[in-house]
Amino acid sequence: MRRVTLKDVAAAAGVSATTVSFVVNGRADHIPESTRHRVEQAIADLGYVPSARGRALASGRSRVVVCVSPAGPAADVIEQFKRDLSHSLMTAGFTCVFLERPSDGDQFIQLWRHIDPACVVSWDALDPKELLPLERAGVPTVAGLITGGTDTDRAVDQEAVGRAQVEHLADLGHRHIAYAMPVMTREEESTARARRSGAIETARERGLAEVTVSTVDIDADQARIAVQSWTRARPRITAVAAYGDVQAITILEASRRLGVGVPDDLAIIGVDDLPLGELVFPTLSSVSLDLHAAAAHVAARILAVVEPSTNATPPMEQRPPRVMARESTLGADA
Amino acid sequence: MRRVTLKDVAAAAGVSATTVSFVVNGRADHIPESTRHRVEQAIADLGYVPSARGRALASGRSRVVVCVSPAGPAADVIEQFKRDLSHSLMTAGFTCVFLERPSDGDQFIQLWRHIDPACVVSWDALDPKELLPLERAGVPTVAGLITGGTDTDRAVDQEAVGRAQVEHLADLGHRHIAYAMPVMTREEESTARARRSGAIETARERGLAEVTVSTVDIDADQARIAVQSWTRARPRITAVAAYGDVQAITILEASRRLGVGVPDDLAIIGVDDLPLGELVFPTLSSVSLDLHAAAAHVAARILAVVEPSTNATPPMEQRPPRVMARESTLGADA
DNA sequence: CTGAAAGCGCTTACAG
DNA sequence: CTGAAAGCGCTTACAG
Repeated sequence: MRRVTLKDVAAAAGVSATTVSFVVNGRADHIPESTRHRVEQAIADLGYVPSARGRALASGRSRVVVCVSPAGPAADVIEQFKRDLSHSLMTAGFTCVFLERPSDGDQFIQLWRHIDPACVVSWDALDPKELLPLERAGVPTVAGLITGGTDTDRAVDQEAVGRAQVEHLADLGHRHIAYAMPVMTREEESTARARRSGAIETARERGLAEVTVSTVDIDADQARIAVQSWTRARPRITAVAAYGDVQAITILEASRRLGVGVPDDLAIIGVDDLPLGELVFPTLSSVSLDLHAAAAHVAARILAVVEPSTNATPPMEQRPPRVMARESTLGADA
Repeated sequence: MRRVTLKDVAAAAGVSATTVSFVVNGRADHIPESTRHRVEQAIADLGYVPSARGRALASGRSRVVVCVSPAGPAADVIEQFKRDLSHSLMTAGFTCVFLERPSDGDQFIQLWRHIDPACVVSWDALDPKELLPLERAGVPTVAGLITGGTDTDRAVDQEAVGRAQVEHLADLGHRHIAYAMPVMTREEESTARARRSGAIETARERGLAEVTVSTVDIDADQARIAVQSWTRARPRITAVAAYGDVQAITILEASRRLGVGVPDDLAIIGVDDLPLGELVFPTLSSVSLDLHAAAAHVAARILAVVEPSTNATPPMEQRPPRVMARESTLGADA
């Protein structure tokens, strides 16, 4: 059974393909009600579904936004970000799809043999080799949302995350702070670097001791060793800012097993504001990222890049990350 | 600057478009080395990137597999599944993209106005209204991977998950078991139903008391109330199978706060085998799903549906879920 | 208000 | 071994 085409509809409705096209695309202002109705009837009768490829080829523009997902660990905030972005873009008449960044750079380039984006969005920066085929195909990009992008592209200020952690700890009187980063993928590394330097810089500004940077993987043994090294250090480390909540919880559990009191012996603050953070004991202080605002900004930025004539580049205004202070820094009576 | 087309390459190389097409598509067996080389040179010189839309329209086939992501909470295993699937499909010459299922069914239908899949893959079953436009456009589907699909489509046996939990608890001598499900999204519900009935049925088969089904949200207060109700019940509930690890950890923390010993007073087993489960105290017993095998199966199934002539439908063989027994059911000396 | 026609960038029988 | 030509399903000036 052959696919139903525009032509079939035109024939059935007794009009030209041009007219059908106008009706399908909602540009039927100048088409009399009766004609339009006839066309719509034919569409329904035949079960006509327009061909996205025919349309893309003829119109010369794609309506698919391709987002290259980061390879980091799963996170609810990221999923929510994706939903927000998809929704905004759909409202604007685009379909937003996500794809896993292939480990191999050559494979990344192969992607565009089959899919044809209006715009490519990337969490990470894209390197020149990856960018080239897109430029040549005339596909605009919005890259480096999380890190490495231009100021207009960047949607999350990762340095501010590290800053917020140290500000909070400094406000509570801590002067000897450690920054704990897990072992991570290439993608996460740039994020971690930015958070860490925010932490280090803030400690400097506040006149605290130099931040002790420790690599502590998400692993009970490593966490135990790290906690021991912090509590034995002279001067003693009294607070730790962790890269993320999962790592913070690992450290929290290790402290409990070692009999190191949290927060009295060691205050702990993570990042992500995972639901789990409110369930552990003591509850975990964390930094909450405003990805709703980030998604809105990214959507606006994409539209500006795809349809520069109708959409201005949005101003970059991001709410600073918010500290969710809980027991692991404030104590149990908080 | 106009886009470089096949024609441009043909002109530059002094051959016909036909020849260029053959070279680009690697069907250049019958083209002499010298000609092929000239074409490749021209492609490189001009920076030619083939147009996916032109190709799709002319060839009559798309090479894009669209997966509709579930709306559930983020999970590393799912991300890994996506990567596995993407990789297999890319190897087979397809690009795999994921999209967020719009909350609105009508919007779901709008998706295909812009994108043109070779196949649509869905975690959940697709309802007839959603299926219709795809059928009409001749797009095959593989749906109900997690639940609700046909036997060939289903990639994860959720009932077996519930079974495995109860088998494990029964083996340890528990006879009064509760099944804890969180409040959840529509998507998760069918999964939960399947797991739960696996649990209930197994309890029956093993001659245990009827399973007590409790709805316990991921919330410290609710978990506390649930733990109290289980320990106060007569006969006493001695073990709980939780829908997932996050919920299990919530229950575990509540037990700790209440002074309910785990596993002596209450054994707990989750699902997902989250890394965090090894970090909490006591470490959490869990059920590990084999999504690697599932991804391979889904990939094979997709290929069978997209290219039935060259790919046979793969046999459905799934490794049963594996119980990761840890302290929360075995005790500390395990 | 409506339609014939050109064209988007490719692929693929088919003829030579 | 190579190419002219038709055609995939649409959109969009343009002419009437």
